[in-house]
Amino acid sequence: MLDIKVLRDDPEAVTAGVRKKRMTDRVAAVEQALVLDGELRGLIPKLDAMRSEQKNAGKLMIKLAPLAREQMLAKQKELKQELQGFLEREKTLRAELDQQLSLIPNIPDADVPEGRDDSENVEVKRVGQVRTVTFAQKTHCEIGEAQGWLDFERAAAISGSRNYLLIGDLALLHDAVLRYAIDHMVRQGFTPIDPPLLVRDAAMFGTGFFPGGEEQTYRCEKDGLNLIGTSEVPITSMHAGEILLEKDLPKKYVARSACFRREAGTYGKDTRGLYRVHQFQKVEQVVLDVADKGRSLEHHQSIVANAEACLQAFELPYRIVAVCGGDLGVPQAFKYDIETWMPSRNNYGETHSASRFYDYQARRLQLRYRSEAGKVHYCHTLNNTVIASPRALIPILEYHQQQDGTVRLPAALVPYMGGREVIGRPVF
RNA sequence: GGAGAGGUGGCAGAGUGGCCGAAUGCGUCACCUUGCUAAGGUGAUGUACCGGUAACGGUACCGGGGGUUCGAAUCCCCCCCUCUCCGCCA
Repeated sequence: MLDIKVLRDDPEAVTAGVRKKRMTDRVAAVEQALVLDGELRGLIPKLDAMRSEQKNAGKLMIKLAPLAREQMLAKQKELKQELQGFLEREKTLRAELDQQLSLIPNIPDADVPEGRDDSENVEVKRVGQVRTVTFAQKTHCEIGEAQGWLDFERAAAISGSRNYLLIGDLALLHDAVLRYAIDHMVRQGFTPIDPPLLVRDAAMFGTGFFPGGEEQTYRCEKDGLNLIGTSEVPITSMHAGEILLEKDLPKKYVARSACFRREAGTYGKDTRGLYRVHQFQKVEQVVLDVADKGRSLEHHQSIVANAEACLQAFELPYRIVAVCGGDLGVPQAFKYDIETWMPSRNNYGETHSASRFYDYQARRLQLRYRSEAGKVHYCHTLNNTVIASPRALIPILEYHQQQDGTVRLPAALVPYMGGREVIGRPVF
């Protein structure tokens, strides 16, 4: 949610932001919100005055003689009628204003690149030279299926397309990668959390996924609950409605969870393999801190660095892109994607997404803190992937494959795989 | 799933129709007193919105929403949450 004051003071900037995000269908919400806000602000002083009168009259009445009391009662009934009309108008105005306001996306930062979609994201950093090999590299599907590690057919029979079975050493590797990521984050001082996977609408709304993301979300209608697409949702919502103390900030959390995505509208895209699946495991980092842009920027750098450290430990080449306006979601002010080299794509593929929101999510969540000076402010929130698997297994299998189909493990993962430096048997 | 109890300020806890934004206690903060410490005294101590440069004034909020009433923390209805007992179950 944007601060209504920002909207009043500089509607052009808000509209420009909506356009930069290429959400032209939401431009009208800005104008609508301003109109509704204007009417509401006209209404409130009248309402307050009437209620004040009603209150005072009520207090007076108990002291009156029965006759005068009767007269006053009649007068008060009239006032009540009138007041009811105003109250109803106020209620609808507030509801409509909230609805319009919730449609208005966060304003993208000035340094967000212009652009329509992910093809216009701007590379800001490239790490690791992609090694060249003399043999024909296999895809992770080819390796996995030849090794008996992957079974898409049976998975599809059980659960439909975009599902997978990880078997044997690949199941272990999947867990090893996640476990490494958790341990790394705990060393960075993050508090590990195992969050609920089913959340109320309020959490989806508060983090900015609703309205808009309903089609991407598995929903348990009977219970009014939603399966999370990322643990950002429960973790960022953890302190919703609270007023934290500045001395307790920043809050740094790391969560491992299953994530569920319907992937509606992606038919025909990345249909093979582990890249785009309905369910996966993700280690996610979330930071809540004071409302200070400089601090947010520092956190953003450091959560990106945390993810980079994992990729470096896994000895994988990657690059970082600044996500352009058109590829940015509703709540983000700025987003870096980290893309890891995937030989089967002969390209980098998105493996991480690091966002900063300033107070946009915090406003929706009523997530606040009391400053040392005693004032209450909305927090700033940020989050980033640490590792998402099995997607992360794609570069690991493909980049560390050897000619015979075995896979060399990066040193960091060896202790997590029972000391083995290579997994698989010669199959090619 | 069945039966019952309950949700009030940072916490504890009173309040069952107007004098209640809410007693009292604890905690916290400021000042005072006592040479330190302990103790004591005085005052302050929620959030949001509206008006005002400000001091300040007004309004709303007692889990959430609706209703009854001139007037609701208090009465009625629905929902959410917590606890106890029974059943079922990983």
